[in-house]
Amino acid sequence: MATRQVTVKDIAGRLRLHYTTVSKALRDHPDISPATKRRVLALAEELDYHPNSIAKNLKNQSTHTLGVIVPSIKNDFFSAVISGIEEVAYGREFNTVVCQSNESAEREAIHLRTLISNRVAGVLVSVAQTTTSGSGFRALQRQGIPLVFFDRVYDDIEADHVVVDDIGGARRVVEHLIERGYRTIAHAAGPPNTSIGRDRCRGYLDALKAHGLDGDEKWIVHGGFEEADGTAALGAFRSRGSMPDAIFAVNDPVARGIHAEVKRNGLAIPRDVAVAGFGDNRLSAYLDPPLTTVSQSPYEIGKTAAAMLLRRIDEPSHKCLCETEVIPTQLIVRKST
Amino acid sequence: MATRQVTVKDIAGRLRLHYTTVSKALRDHPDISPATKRRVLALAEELDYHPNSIAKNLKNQSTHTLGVIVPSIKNDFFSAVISGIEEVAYGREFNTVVCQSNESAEREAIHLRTLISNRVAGVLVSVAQTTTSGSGFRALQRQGIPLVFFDRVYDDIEADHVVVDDIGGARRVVEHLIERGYRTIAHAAGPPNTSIGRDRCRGYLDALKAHGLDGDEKWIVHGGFEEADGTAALGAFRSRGSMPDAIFAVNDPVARGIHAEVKRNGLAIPRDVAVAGFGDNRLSAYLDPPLTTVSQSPYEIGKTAAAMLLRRIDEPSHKCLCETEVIPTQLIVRKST
DNA sequence: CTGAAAGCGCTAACAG
DNA sequence: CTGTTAGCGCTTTCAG
Repeated sequence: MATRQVTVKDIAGRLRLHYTTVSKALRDHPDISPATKRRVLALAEELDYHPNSIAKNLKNQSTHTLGVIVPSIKNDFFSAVISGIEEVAYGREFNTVVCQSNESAEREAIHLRTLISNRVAGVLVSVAQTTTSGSGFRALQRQGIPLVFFDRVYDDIEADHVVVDDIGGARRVVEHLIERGYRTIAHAAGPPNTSIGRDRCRGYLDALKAHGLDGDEKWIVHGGFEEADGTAALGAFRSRGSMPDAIFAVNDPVARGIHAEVKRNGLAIPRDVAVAGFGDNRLSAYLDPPLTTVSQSPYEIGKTAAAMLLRRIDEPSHKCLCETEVIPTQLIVRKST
Repeated sequence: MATRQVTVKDIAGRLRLHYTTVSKALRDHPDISPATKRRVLALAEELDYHPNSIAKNLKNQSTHTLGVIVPSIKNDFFSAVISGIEEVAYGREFNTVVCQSNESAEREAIHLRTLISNRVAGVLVSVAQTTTSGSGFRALQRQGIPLVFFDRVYDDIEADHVVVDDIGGARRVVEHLIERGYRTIAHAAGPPNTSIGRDRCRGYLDALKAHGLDGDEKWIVHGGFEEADGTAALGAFRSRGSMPDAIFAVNDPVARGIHAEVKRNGLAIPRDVAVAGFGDNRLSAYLDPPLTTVSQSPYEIGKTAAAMLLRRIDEPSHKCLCETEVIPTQLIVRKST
C-alpha cells in the first residue's frame, strides 16, 4: 500500500535517463525527441505516475487554485454562484476550494489565513454577517493575492465587486407593492453592517419617497437573514400597534418566516398582509401562496466574479482600478402580493 | 504588491539567527528559549509572515486536506453531508476541498486525478450516476490514499462505506402505503447501476412480497434522479394502461416530478394516486399536498464518513477490513399518501 | 537532444 | 539552546 509514490526519478532510473529529461518529456518540452517522450510516457503510465503538484507549485511559486468563501453552501443562491465559479475555473484549468464561514467572522478569518498559507492564486468572498473588520482581507491583499467580493461586499476594502442591483431590485418590488395599492409598507431589514442590508433598505426608502409615501422608522425592523428573523420581525410589527398592509423582507428566508407567522396568526396573504422577498429561492415558488420576489442570477454572478478574478490573476499589473459589475435583477410577481 | 512573500529566512536575517531556529521558534519547539520565541513571533507578526503550507506539505510528505466529490452541491442532501464532513474535519484541523462531478464520470475522474496530484490525505466520494468504471478509485488506493464512499457506493471497490438504510427505508415507506390500503403500488426506480437505485427497488419488492402482493414488472420504471425522470415515469405508467394507486419514487426530485405531473393531469393526490419519495428534501414539505418521504440524516452521514476517513488516515496500518456504517432512516408521513 | 546544478520554503537529524 | 546539513519533487538555466 504505502509503497512510496512514483517520482520522475523512478522512471528516469528505469530508463537510464536523467530525471530532468523525464520531467521535460512529461511536459512535452520541445527539447526532447519524440522517441524518448513515447518511452517516458509509456513507463509513466505503467508505473502509475502522478505528478506531485505540491512540488510543482512550490517550484513555480504559484498554484492553479481559487479560494471561495461563502457563508453557507446549503443555500440555493450560494451553491448556484459556486457552480458558476467552478464552471469558469474548470475551463481555465483552475481548481476551486470552497470554504464555509457559517456567518462567523472568526471562521472566515481562519479560512482566509489557510488560503494565504496555501498560496491560492485568488480569492472570492461573500462576507459573513458578523464580519466587522477588514484585516483578513487586507492581509490577503498584502500578499498580492487578488480578491473579488460578490454579493456581500466589505466596503472599506478596495477590491473588485460583483453585486446584484440591490437598490434597483428593492425599489422595483416596493414600487410593485405601491402599484398594487398597498400603502403602509413595512420592511424587515437585514443587518445594517451588510451591504445588501443597507442597499435593499435604501431601495425600499427610495421607492416610498418617489411615490410620496414617507418612510416611517416605525415600519423598519432590523434583523438577520434567517427565517427566525422573519418571525421576530412580524412580532415587532404587531407590538407596534397596527399591522402594515404589506411587508418587504430583505431576503426570501426572512419572507418565509413572515409568511408562516402571518398564517399562524390567522391572517390571509395577500388579503390582510402582502409579503414579498428578495432572492428567488427555490422554495419560494412552492409556498402557498407562492412568494413574490426578486431574482438575481446567481450562476451569472459566479461566472462574472470568477472571470474578473482570473483577469486580475492574468494581469497583476493593473493597480487597483477596482471595478464593480452590477448584475441586473428581475421582479418575479407571484400570488403573495 | 508583489513584494516577494516573507519567509523564515527574512525574519532570521533581521534577527541575526539561523532560519532553522526561526522555524522551530514558530512551531513552539522546546529547544528554543522563550526570549527568542517572543522576538521571532513579534517580528513574524510585524513582517506579516504567513507560513507556506506548500513547502511544509512537500517536506512532510503529507497534507491536512480531505477531498470530497459529490454529484452536485446544490442539493440539500449533499450540502448537508458536506457540512457534517467539514465540521469533523475542522475540529481536527483538516481542510476540505469540495469538487462537483455534475454526475459526469469524466469530471469525477479528473477530480480524482487532481486530488491525487495534490496528495490529499483522504477522499470521500458519492459516486456519479454515469460512473461505470472503478479505475479512478483504484488509482487512488494504489497511491495509498484512503477512500470512503458515502450514500452512492461503487461496489467493485473495497473501501469503507457510509450508507443509509436504503432497503429498510424503502420497505418502510412501501409498507406504510400498504397499511394505508393502497394495493397497486408502482415504483419510479433509479438507474440500476447505482447502489441506491438497486437497494430502494429491493426494499420496494421486499415489502410487496412480505404482504403477499406480487411485484409486477410492469409497475417498475427505471430512470434517473431528476424531476424530469418523474414526469417521464408517470408518462410510462399511463401508457401501460391503467394507473397505479400509489407511486413510490426513488427520491424526492423524482417524486416531485410525478407530483406535478399528476396534478397537471387533473388527478388528486392522494385520492387518485398517492405519491411518496425518499430523501426528505427541504422542498418536499412545502408541496401541496406535502410529500410523504424518508429522512436520511445527511449531517450524520457526513460526520460519520469523515470520522471513518480520519481513522484510516490516523492508522494506515489496517489492511482493508472494510467497514460499512448504516445510518438509520426515518419515515416522514405527510399528506401525499 | 540530454545532462548537471541550483533552488523553491520548510523540517528533521545531528553537531556544536 | 542555536547552527549545520541535507533533502522533499519538481523546474529552470546553462553546459555538454
